[in-house]
Amino acid sequence: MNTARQPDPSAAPASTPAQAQAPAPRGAAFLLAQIGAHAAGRFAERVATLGLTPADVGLLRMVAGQPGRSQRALAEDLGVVPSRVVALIDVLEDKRLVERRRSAEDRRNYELHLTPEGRRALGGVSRAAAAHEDDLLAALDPDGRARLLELLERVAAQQELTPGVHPGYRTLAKPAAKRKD
Amino acid sequence: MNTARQPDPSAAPASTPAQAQAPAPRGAAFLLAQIGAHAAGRFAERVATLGLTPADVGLLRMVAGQPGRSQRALAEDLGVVPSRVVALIDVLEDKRLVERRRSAEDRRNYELHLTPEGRRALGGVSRAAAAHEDDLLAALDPDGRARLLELLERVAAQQELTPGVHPGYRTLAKPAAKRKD
DNA sequence: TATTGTTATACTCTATAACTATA
DNA sequence: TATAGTTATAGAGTATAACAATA
Repeated sequence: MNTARQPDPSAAPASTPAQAQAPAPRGAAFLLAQIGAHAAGRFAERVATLGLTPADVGLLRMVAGQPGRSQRALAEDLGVVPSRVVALIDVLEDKRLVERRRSAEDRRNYELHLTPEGRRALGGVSRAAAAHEDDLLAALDPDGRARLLELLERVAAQQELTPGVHPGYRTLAKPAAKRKD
Repeated sequence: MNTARQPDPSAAPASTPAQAQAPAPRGAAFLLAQIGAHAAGRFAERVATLGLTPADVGLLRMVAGQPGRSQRALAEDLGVVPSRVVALIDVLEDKRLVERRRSAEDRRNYELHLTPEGRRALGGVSRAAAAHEDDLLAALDPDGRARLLELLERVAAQQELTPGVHPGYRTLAKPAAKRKD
C-alpha cells in the first residue's frame, strides 16, 4: 500500500550556509528512531493481515506469558490507564482470542487467559515476526545480525527497557509547548 | 517508573504450547522498534525543553537543508498531506523560526526560509541531539558505537529509508481490522 | 482548467473522571 | 472506605474535501 517513495535528489540545494549545520542527522540515535518506526510500521502491516493490531499482539503475548493476570496488573506493566486495557481486551475477547474469568479468590477482578484460538493466532504472529525480522535485516548476513542483536541488547539493558514491552502504548510525544495566545 | 517486573515463572502454565511460542520477542527487529520508540520519546522530551516538538525539528531541518522549497514539496517529502504542512509551518512561523516568502516566479506558492532565530534554535537542537546520542548509547564505547552505526546504516540503506526523514509524520498503525458488526 | 495554499469538518485515539460491584 | 473494572465525556491529532488565489 505505501507506493510513492522517491526522495527526489534532483531538487538538491546548491550552496546554503545552513546546510552545514543540520541538514540530515546521521547519528545512531536518529537511525534507531527512524529504523524503529519503520520496523513498527512494517510489522503493523503484517499483523494487520491477521486481523490484529500491534497492541493486540502485545497483549496476546503478555497474557500468554503470564496467564491469569488481572487487567490492572496488565495496565501497570504497559504503563497505561486501566480503562484503556478494558478496550484492548474487549477487542480480543470479541475475537475469541482471550477469555475473562472471574477470580474465585477476589471476585472483583478477572483472570485473563488465552483461548485455543488465541494460541493459534499467536502462532501466526510468530511466523509473521520471523518473516518480518528476515525482511528487515536483509542487508545483514547471520554474523552481522548477531553483532547487531548483541549491541542492541546492551543498549536496551542499559536504558532499562522492559524485555518484550515497547512503549507504543503510552502517549509518546507530550504537548511540549502549550501556547497560551 | 516501571517497578513490578517479575515474570513470575511460578505461575507457569505447566504445559501451554503458547509459552514456548512467543512469551517475549527477543529478535533484533523487536529491539529496534523498542529502542527506536524509546529514543524518539526521549528526544521529544529533550526538544520540548526548547519549546519544540519532534515534528518541528524535522521541518526546521528540512527547511534549513533546502531553503526556498514550497510547502507542497515539503508535504511530498514528508509523506503527509499539504494541509498538515500548513499547520506545522504556522507554528514555526508564529515562533518566528521560519519565514514564508511569496515566490516571485509563481505567486501561488511560498518559499520557506529559516530566520536567524530559526538557525539559533537549530543550533540548540544539535546540542540536544548530541547529548541525546550520548545518553542513549551510554552502554557502548566508541568502537561499539561505530559498529552499531555502520550496521544501522546498512539496514537503512537496504530498506530504502530516506536519510534524515523518519516516518513519524505519517499515521503509522492503520485501522487493521475494521469490523462491521 | 490546473495548481498552491487554506479552511472546515469528521474521525480516531486516548486520558480523565464518574460510576458499579465487590471487598 | 478501598479496589477492580466499566462507562461517559472531552481533548488532541490527523486526514478529507471544499474553497480562494494564481497560473
